[in-house]
Amino acid sequence: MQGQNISDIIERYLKEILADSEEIEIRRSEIADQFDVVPSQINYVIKTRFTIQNGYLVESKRGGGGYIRIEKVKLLDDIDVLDSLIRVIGDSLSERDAISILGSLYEDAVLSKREASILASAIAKSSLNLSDRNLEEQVRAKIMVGILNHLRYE
Amino acid sequence: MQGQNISDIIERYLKEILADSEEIEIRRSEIADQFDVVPSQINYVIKTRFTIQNGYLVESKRGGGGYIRIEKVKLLDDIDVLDSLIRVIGDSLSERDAISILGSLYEDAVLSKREASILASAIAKSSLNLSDRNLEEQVRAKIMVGILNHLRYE
DNA sequence: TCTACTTTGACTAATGTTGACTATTATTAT
DNA sequence: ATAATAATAGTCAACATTAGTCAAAGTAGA
Repeated sequence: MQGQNISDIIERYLKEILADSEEIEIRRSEIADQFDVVPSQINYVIKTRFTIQNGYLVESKRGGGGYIRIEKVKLLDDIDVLDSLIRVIGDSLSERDAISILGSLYEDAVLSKREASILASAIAKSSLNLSDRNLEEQVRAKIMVGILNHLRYE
Repeated sequence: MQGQNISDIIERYLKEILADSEEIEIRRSEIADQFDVVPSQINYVIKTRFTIQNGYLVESKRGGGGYIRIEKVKLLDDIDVLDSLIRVIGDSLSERDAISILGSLYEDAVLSKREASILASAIAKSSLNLSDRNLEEQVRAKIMVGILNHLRYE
């Protein structure tokens, strides 16, 4: 018996459209009006039901002609590996560990050699160049988690 | 379904012309008349969509016979272009500008679509997730310069 | 009752549009 | 030549139009 509250109903509505098309582009206020809720409820629905873990990418733009676009993406098989890497990284990552992760992603054919080397330059100590060591490792962890999350889908 | 606002439409119009020729020379008031907007809107379109980050150089002249000339350039082919890009980045880079740069590198065939999108997720606001906005943009600038330098010497 | 989930709205942020005013260059009149 | 005028483009700030964030209040199920 799920689907009683308005968030579930909006979710179902959007997912029905996404069953037929790869993506959907909405105007937040229109959907809010349509279901008679405040606009920020649409953000709530998206944040709780259209996550990358569920295979959805969301982009938006503010201002005149603004929109929210939800895209359905194909999740890949290596997700368990990615999840455990994300867990291991936590909130701090040294350059050495980062390079070893990139290396194993290459070994596993998740990344090409070139992709791994470009990413290595992106998270190198010499690029980040932050005076605070802890901060540097925190930032590197976040970048790496962002990359791993991206690798979940095609 | 993208491009509902008039700025996007003018952008698309100009870029269609630039797809065929290296550069385009316009009279500001003519384009403004053509799309029924005030002349300064053309400046807005140029300032937000024809930047060096997007791979365009713009020159203009006022007075009788005045014009605005937009030229398409490749970011990594010309050391002067790369230098001015790096100068414009300075020590702070917004996500929007970063995505523009990655998009330009893709158009120039320096990066594959996949490489560009992985890098986009590495420097995304949602990945970096730093509470301090200035710090976030500083970090992004450093990462991007690191990437550009790597690609230059590759 | 307790807890997690949902709903709401005030405030914030990003982007786009407009027009008054300014700056520059070319042309015309003196 | 020089000065006035015309013909361009540039800047900036006010206003308009969207979406995002956050936390308080409400609700439903164990």
